[in-house]
Amino acid sequence: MPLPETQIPGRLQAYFSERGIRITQQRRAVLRVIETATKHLDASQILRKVQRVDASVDRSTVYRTLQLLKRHGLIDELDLMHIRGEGHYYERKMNREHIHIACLRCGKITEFVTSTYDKLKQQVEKDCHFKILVSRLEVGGYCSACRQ
Amino acid sequence: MPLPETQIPGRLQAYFSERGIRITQQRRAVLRVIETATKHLDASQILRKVQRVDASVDRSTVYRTLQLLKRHGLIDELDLMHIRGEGHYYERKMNREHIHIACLRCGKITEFVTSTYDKLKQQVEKDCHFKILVSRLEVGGYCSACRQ
DNA sequence: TTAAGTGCAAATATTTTGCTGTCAC
DNA sequence: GTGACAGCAAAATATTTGCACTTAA
Repeated sequence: MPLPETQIPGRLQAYFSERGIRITQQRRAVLRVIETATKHLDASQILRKVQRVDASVDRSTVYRTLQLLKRHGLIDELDLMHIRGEGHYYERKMNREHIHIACLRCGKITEFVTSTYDKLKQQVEKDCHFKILVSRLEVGGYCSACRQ
Repeated sequence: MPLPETQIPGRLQAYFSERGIRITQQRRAVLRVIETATKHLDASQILRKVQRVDASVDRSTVYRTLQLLKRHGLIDELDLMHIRGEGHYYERKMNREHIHIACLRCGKITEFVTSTYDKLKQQVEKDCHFKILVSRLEVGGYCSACRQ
């Protein structure tokens, strides 16, 4: 299952074409923003970035595209411990799922990959007879710089 | 499936007294509802249950009390994979943290305790030099009854 | 007594939806 | 050409806040 971690621009759009999902200018812009993001973005931030390319794109189009991506399991929805606000953050689903670690003081978000997480999910599937489609582990606390 | 440890009614109120946090009738009612809950409740459900005891309690009081409890680390805030709605669910913090497993088809929520989760958190603390105060692992997929 | 808490109403934040016109295929 | 999609405006949902009154300690 695991593929390289690197972002391949255009991969979301390729997925859409393969499945016969219509690609509009607006969707293309949203996909591009998500694919090229260097940090976790919420719906408003995605909208703002999309509007820099096409100012006429509406907020509801962003939400509708996010729903579509969620339904197809192409993005993950995060809370990031609600570091600021009650909304959600989005990121392209990576081949290797990672933990999100949020410093409650400085707000820094760290991503952490470990096989222990994979093992834990396998254990849940086995012990609970459960087929995992999506999982989310978020941790809040103090980073090394803030804990002193 | 392992259930959470037994609820000790009055423990939240005891915590408040010890810390000199004022206990009002309204807070007492909210604490009692949370302590005696048998399933995960959102703010509206808590309000409804509280109002069965004291109909004059306002929604904002519930939210303010939830904030207070969160700040003191006495409750956990959950999304439960947004099985219904965008709001949050709350539960008393247990000594042993557990995983929340949500069936995306039937909506059933299962709780699961395993030492692998504890180990994973220890590993994060060690490898990331991070002091964990709160953590949340939610899993979505299909339960054994729904996967066929 | 008095600082903290409450209800109320209104504001804010976030997400969804109905409808009409437009565009990708 | 046509069905899916977009923009717009409004609604729905979720949470917070300012203020005057009340109450626990």
